[in-house]
Amino acid sequence: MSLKPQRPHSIDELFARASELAGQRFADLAAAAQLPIPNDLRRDKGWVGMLLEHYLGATAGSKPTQDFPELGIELKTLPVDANGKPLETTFVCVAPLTDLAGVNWQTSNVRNKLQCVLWLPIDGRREIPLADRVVGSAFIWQPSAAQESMLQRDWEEHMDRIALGEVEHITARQGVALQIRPKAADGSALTDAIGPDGSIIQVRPRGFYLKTSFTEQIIRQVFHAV
DNA sequence: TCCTGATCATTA
DNA sequence: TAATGATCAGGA
Repeated sequence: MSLKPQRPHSIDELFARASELAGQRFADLAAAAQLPIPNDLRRDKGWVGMLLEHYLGATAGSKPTQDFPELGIELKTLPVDANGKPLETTFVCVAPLTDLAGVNWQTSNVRNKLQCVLWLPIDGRREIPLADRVVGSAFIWQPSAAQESMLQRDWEEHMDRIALGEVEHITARQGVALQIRPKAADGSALTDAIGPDGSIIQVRPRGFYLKTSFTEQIIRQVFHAV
């Protein structure tokens, strides 16, 4: 384990480094990084993701790009239960609500981020103290043709509604693999969106999320069991 | 019990 | 405000 992580220069190097994390306790990783470990994640929801990003040398910051642009790879932690089933949906990116002219699936942020993902399953069981939870086995995934068309269908359906000014009628129930839900600091956060009559309205910002049923299929496909 | 809608921390 | 990292928690 490197105490002073550097940016990986190849996918192999990144994958090897991620694989070394398997079985390691969050307490040990936090100690080596000299980071305080919270009692739970209620006030530190992104703590595990940030910790592992640190170890793998991902670029800090809030740019809407892949975590490793030069490798074309996005890093995602995936909290799972004792059976390896995902416990949470997976945030992908913010959903554009205005200026949709020329926006299409091929150039979308969703497709870009999901083209190649380094998944890092993590123990997400709340009944286990955070310090005692461990990292799982990393794997690299690229959507199959079937998975991508599923994502594309969902994405186009969501974007059609947004373009038609129906953003406020979008529910998390819509979409087979990809859903849209609020994504904000709190209820006071507002952003521009297209209204029913085509004018600009203020709404809660939205994000694209992968449903747990979809990430569960990915896990099954890789580990051949659940 | 599960899942949707709400929320938390941080940086720029 | 908007982007990143996500999980919480109560109602269906």
